[in-house]
Amino acid sequence: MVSKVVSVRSVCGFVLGATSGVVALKLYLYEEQRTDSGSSAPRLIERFGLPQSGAETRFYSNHALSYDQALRTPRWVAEHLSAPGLLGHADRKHCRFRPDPGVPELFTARNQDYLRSGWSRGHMAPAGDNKISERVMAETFYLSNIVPQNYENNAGFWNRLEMYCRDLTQSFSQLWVVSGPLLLPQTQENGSRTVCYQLIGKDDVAVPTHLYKVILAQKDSSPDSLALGAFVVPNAPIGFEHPLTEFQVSLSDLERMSGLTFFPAVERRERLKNLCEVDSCQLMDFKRFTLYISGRKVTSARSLARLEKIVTELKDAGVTPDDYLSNLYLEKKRELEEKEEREKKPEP
DNA sequence: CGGCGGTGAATC
DNA sequence: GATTCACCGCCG
Repeated sequence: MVSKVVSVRSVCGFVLGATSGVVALKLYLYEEQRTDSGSSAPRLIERFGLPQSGAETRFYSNHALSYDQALRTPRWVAEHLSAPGLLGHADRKHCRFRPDPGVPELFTARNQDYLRSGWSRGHMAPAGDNKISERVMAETFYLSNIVPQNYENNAGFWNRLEMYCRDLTQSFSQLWVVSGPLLLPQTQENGSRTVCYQLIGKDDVAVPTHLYKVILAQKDSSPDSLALGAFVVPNAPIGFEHPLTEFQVSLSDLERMSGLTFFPAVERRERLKNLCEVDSCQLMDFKRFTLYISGRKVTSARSLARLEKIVTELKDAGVTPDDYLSNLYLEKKRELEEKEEREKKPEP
């Protein structure tokens, strides 16, 4: 067993509990510039420009985001979902993770940062929401849309949450979804509130402690048909025994945690319904999820040995195939038997 | 669906 | 000869 020493970098800081009083001081050194209300000389203070954060909204074919140049992750990623918009057959196998060409080199994350880091590259705008075309899907593989995410969380709970969002398009005509990372404080032994997070790779990409997702769902055109759910999920494995509702938070709580205001153009926020009261907020359970994953594997199987292994693993998991999977299996088996028979024969 | 890593050809 | 990339098999 070869083990490698890996230095773990992290950032810790203190969150102050009380805000000190701020005395507002106004300096009228250049009062005359203010009085002619904007149309004249630029303010001297911005003579050489003021700092830029690169947080401006970036628009892509099927998502929009604000990037955090310090953390090398998005702050938020927004999508619009509808049933027809989810159609298509684009395949993620033809896409590759890559730095966002629109992000300055100095601030971008790179694949090397993630490789062997212990963290997976987690989409915020999911590839699965962009099956409409591979050109569109490819943009979601820009690292501006990616955060370091726990493997099991990414493939499991978060994956099921994304599936639930797609399912919602069957009962709501339109959805607006915002997803992103959070760096939440923990209470230390001495009682102090401290933010602590790992950095990975040469580019010091920040590993979030949590991920959030806000779902705004619209039934029809009436303004009363809006429902909203906000969720904060630890960036860690989460088993099937935990329902989604366990991670639901109020929108204002999430806004305080993230420093963001979500859906500011919603007119009467107090009339928003709770998504989890209007809908089930139930993710796929273990059996359904396992059957679904097995179905994907059967479809992509390329040998009879592989096919049999899928069946064995399913049995070991204690899951009985349903009719759909059984038929899928039989069709694939016949196809592979033909193929392997052909390959046995030498060239004519 | 969500990912990873190994391999060998292509590339400079 | 080192790096990059497409393809493939694998796992949850």
